[in-house]
Amino acid sequence: MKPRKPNDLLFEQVARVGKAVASPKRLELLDLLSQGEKTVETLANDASIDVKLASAHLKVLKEARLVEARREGRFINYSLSGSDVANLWLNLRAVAEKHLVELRVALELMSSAPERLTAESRASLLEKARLGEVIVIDVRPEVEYHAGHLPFARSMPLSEIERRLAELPPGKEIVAYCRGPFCLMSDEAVGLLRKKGFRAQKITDGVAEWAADGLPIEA
Amino acid sequence: MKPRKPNDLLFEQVARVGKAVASPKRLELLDLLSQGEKTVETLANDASIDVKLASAHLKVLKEARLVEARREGRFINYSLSGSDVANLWLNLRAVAEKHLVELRVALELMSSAPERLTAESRASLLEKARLGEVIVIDVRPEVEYHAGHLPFARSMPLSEIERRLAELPPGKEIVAYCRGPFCLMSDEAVGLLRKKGFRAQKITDGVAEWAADGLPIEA
DNA sequence: CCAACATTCTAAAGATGATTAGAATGTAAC
DNA sequence: GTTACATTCTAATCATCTTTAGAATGTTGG
Repeated sequence: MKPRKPNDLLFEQVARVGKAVASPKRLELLDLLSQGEKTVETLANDASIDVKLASAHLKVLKEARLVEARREGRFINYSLSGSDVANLWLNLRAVAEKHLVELRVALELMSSAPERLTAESRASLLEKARLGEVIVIDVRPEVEYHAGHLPFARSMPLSEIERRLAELPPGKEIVAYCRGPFCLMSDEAVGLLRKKGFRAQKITDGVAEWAADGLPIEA
Repeated sequence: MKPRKPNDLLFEQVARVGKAVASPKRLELLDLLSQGEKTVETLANDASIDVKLASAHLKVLKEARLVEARREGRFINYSLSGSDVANLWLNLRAVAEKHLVELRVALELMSSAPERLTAESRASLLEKARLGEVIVIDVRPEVEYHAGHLPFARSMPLSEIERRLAELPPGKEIVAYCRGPFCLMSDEAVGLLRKKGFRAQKITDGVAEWAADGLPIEA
């Protein structure tokens, strides 16, 4: 029952990576891990799954060498094995988005602001942020902000926005971002800010999309 | 039993693509299809599997929208849905090769000439081929050559080399290529040519690797 | 050393995937 | 229309993956 063709072995090895990305839960874990390293419990909470199940999926990802485990006291921190893994996730997502109508439809239904940034608009946003013409806020949990964030962005986690509205200059355009196009936190933030009378917008980029475009990430 | 988290839907759609690339046989089919469109029978032969099984795998790939079927008389021709699909395959392979030692070991055991081309050496090979300093031969079946080949390459299918040795200038360096790093035809060609007294070398690039680097493909 | 806790391992259930053989479909050539 | 042929569909079997619960592991802080 061993493979007969000599190069069967090779395809089997690549299929290890393929199998690792064949589960929606594991893709969600990869998406979360591209925000920075996280413990099993954090990952389980963020993905709304049982810790045991998260652990099992992480084991599969670890066996495919897509993630690495690092013990820190009682906790184990998982992280992506490299930026190429984050890019593989982006690549997979891009292919799915290009060819699967269902995904595009679901994305449009889900997000209030479906506009994506092109390379130029990324650069121009960066420039406007640098000049202070817009306020860029990172609405992810603060740990993720500290693991890496867009240049000139300030941390304003979704759960704290209502308490911290005073920090935002009233007239200025506010641009919110979160974990990427599959994350809804920036939509919620924009909805909340607009209700409070701010001019707010979202971008679908997260740090992974930003970095994959060659733009800088601050830590 | 419906998905509770709103973005579960999104990850599930991307996982459709993930599942499609989770099988070694399907990866081999994608590799073959990145050489150009092929019929089910050709694919089955090239991958050394039963036609019915090839058809079943192609169905999965088609449902994930990675390949397209085009009827032509009694035959059905399958092709990749786009160059992004070929690039996804290259991306997956690159991630596997970077992180899985087993794959690197298997590749080294398998190939006599494990050297890969960097961007510069690709350009310099192109230049040498243009100047006629080296003879580049495409040892794949002729149909694949006609579907697209490296610039300045001439078709010399592995099965015909022995009969057509007279076409090759004796003193000159010969560079053979085939379907890519997982294909052994260029290794065989080099072994054969050297035995006949030629100076022969292989490159691991195929047309997909060449094109992904932004270099031109002739058809 | 003991208790608390994060994580993994084991075992078992159901769900899904791979593979094969035989029947069915649809097109082309006569 | 009938025949030949490439491909797909159906059904059945076996293997693998997913998920859950309970037991086990390993580390920290007393």
